[in-house]
Amino acid sequence: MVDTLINSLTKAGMRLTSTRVAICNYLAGSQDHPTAAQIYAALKPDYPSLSLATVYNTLDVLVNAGAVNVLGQIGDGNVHFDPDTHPHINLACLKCHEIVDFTSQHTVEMEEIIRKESGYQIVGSRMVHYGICPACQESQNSEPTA
Amino acid sequence: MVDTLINSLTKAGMRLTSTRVAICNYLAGSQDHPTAAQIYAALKPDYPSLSLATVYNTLDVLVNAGAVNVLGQIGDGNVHFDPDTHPHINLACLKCHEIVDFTSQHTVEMEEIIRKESGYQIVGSRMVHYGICPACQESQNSEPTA
DNA sequence: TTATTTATTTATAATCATTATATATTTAGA
DNA sequence: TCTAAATATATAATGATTATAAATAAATAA
Repeated sequence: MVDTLINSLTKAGMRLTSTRVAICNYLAGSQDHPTAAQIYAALKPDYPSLSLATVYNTLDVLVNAGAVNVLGQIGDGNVHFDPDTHPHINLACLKCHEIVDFTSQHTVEMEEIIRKESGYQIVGSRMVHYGICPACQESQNSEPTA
Repeated sequence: MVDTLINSLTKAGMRLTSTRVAICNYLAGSQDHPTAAQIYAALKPDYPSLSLATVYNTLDVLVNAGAVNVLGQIGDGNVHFDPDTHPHINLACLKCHEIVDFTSQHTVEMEEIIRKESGYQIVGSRMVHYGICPACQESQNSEPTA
């Protein structure tokens, strides 16, 4: 998992600097869909000299290499990234801003079809369905109507 | 098509003002994936008093009603919207920033499965694969290597 | 190892899409 | 028409992202 990310950097001809490796490690370790700011905040304690620009730059390289997907915003004003590039749908809650994965055989087959038939040189994908998660639907019902 | 959009506004309890209707008409008429700025620029000549804020506000209402999908950015720094909410994949080119639709039976079935099985109250989706389109791959080959 | 070159990081400033706010306008209904 | 509420406008503010220049680190050669 980390290997995949690090391989992408070397294949792209990038040097394996400590910060880049740290960012790869963070991405590989998280089952999350982090934002640039989240990654920065998480690594800053261990890498006090880390700059937010470096996080953006490294993410950019990884995204262009196809090792990380950009999911975009989910109502919270922050672009979320997905280190899991296996075909799957991301279910994003517009209320609590949680993102969970959803997979079916269709996802996998569709990915194949697109790569085979579209003629596009696919770099990455952004498969998101947004709405209200079950938990937030609950709390919606229990709250008084405005 | 326009009806769907306008219905969404009325169902959401919004008044049918001339600018809102104009934006709906533009969205319905375009086979495109416009940005807020594009819509503003297109309507400004006919609606000189139109404000960019109104475009954003109206889009926001339509998105929350599920009548328009937010595709996000595709490398051009602008959020693109999709008035076509039928299940389909959007193929975005990172070079020319064109977006074309791609449909297969899997898309339709997956949509159903998600709505049935996820437990989410789905508002909209953002099904994008980004990469290099056939035409830009061509021009890449014919250009001298940097 | 040291010098040299190049890539990278950092720190900071700049950009610009988007959002918020206050005022003006429009709409719906009495 | 008049009144109240909703909406649009104009503008300012916000804040994520990008660009820039200087500092640092890595790779290579001597």
